[in-house]
Amino acid sequence: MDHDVVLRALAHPLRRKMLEWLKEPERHFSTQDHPLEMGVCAGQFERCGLSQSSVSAHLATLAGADLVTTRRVGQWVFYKRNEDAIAAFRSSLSDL
Amino acid sequence: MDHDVVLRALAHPLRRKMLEWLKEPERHFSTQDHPLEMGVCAGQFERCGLSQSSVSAHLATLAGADLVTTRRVGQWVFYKRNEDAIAAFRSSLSDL
DNA sequence: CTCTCATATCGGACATATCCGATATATAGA
DNA sequence: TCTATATATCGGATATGTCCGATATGAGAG
Repeated sequence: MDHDVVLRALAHPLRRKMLEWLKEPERHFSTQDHPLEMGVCAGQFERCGLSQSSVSAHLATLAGADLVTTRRVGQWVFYKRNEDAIAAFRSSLSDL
Repeated sequence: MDHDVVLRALAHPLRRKMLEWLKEPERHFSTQDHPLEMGVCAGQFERCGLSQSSVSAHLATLAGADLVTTRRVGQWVFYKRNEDAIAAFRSSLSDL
């Protein structure tokens, strides 16, 4: 777990929002026509108003920090929070 | 407490190092000729190899995020960890 | 007031981050 | 194959971050 990468990933309000949305997919992504158990597909995040390419880059940053996991199913890529990594990061902040 | 400001402040390895050093002043700043109870004076941080102006800017970033407190005594400015703010930030990460 | 020392701020160079539209890649289906 | 859809990557514009040396500010000593 690379502290620097994680903290830089969190140092952007939208990326934190994305993580927050992923805590309650049924609340924030009810419009998705795939079952939410698979995760939330990338396109769903374009609601934030940014372009598709920007959204993709933000998701890549979160994935690069291991804060989310990705799973490709067909033409879609589904994102889920990586609760283990998030918990590990949180506990690593004990010695901040 | 502004999450964004705090996370951006932490998103630099040197600033995290500075906070870490301040956890054990007697261990890392034994060369200081002022009593460490007052805090660690800014000049002590130039050991990191950066210029005086860069060090000052990093300390200002930490202070701006309320992660450290400052206290001017004479010509010196002493820095201490703001344990309350740090704890508040840590606990706020519960809902990350 | 002047000199000195500690710290802060300024201006500019350079690196990184953020955003977009355009294009590439991957997969599915006709 | 050819086409359509979802996502990723590229190239470029602009913003922010980081660093430095130079200069300004603040405070004590003479």
